[in-house]
Amino acid sequence: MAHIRISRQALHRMPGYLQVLRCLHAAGKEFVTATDIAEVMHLNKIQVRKDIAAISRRPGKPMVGFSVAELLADISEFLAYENVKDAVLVGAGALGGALCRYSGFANYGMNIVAAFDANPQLVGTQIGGCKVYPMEELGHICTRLNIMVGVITVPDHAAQQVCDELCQSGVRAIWNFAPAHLTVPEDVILQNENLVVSLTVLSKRLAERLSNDIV
Amino acid sequence: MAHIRISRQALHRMPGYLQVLRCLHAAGKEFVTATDIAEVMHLNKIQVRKDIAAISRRPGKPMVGFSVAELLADISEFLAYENVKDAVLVGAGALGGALCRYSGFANYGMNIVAAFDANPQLVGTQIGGCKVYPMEELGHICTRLNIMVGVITVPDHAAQQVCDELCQSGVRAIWNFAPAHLTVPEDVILQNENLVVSLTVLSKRLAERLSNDIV
DNA sequence: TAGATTGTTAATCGATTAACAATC
DNA sequence: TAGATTGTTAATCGATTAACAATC
Repeated sequence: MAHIRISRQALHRMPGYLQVLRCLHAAGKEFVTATDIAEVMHLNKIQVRKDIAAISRRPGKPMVGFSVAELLADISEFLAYENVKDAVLVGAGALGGALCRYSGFANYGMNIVAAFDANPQLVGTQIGGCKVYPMEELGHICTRLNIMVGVITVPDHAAQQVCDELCQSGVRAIWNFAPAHLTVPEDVILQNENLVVSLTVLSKRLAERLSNDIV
Repeated sequence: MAHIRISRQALHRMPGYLQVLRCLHAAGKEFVTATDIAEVMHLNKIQVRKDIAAISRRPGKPMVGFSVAELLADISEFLAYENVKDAVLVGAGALGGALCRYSGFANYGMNIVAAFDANPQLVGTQIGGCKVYPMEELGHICTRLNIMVGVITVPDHAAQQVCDELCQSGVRAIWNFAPAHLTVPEDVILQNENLVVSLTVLSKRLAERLSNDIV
């Protein structure tokens, strides 16, 4: 399959396609058209067609569509979820705890194997499948387990320091939930997840809608 | 201020500007240039200049930049966080619980006032500032409190039904954390928050990076 | 066959980046 | 003054949508 290039936005749509295909597969559907998928996901059908064309290895059949099972396999292979990477999480608070408890990430290429926290009360406890370790052990555990991914769920004022420690411990990618603008070395991938951005968009759209109602 | 039109992507950057400006303000900085902000956020400086020009009410001064306090006020006003809306949350599991416990959303226009869950063991408990109610009370509580926003943190198979119930209860916007493609009436805003999308992007970027290492 | 559906090329749309005159 | 910075217009880039021949 080598290196297929798709747009950033197309990549963002892929997990959605996968989810729809899994539903159809579970429901016993054998074939699906781009139009069907577009309807379920509220997308433009030409866009779906083009996205699928970019990553599918076997062409669809006119009048029939795509084999659900084959398309499922093609997208899965493209997204390479099979190579599950072990990850550590720093900050075992409410959000961090929820992520530790959620086992579903393993289906998407990530497995949280240990948590760290500065709070001595949390150290030694078990959250979901993760034991909570003191911060001092971060470096040696990451090195020993050859950890590739670090998840940051600490308050924003502590985020950069935690980030630095993770990078020094050999982590190659960081999933950051703190609303802070982190700086990482060139060879480390930084993926920000900011709930506030999403909430802001919602809030703004709602405000516009409500002000239109009055008029 | 009326209706300023900015691009979808520019809106996504706004909470970041706000966060940086709050930091600078707390640090006692009086003025800031677009270039400064761009550096902290790892953005193009022309882009920052244009974004600011779109929403700021007072022009910046050449050679000086913008007043931190004034720019802060302009962005806050644009994002209209002041009109905090009460929200309910359905699904008081690990993620739902974390959202209930997080009080910071009030700074971003939303306040979760009640939680609902189908699990009788959770009903009656208190999570963060929220009491957990049985699903049967959803309609009458939403109506009574004139709730505008519903947060969905239930498993995906239950999401559409919960969504329907929220819409019937008069909610005008839905913040959906379930990895499902919901259908809402035309007059309801749907904002999806899908952690799996973010994780997929991270996983894909990391996989590419690692395969390059080998070569 | 007729017509829905595919894959692909061309046209449109939107967002980013570059260029530059105006300003302090 | 000289030069950094602003606001804005023009050029580039990328993504979406439209158009259409090929197919079953």
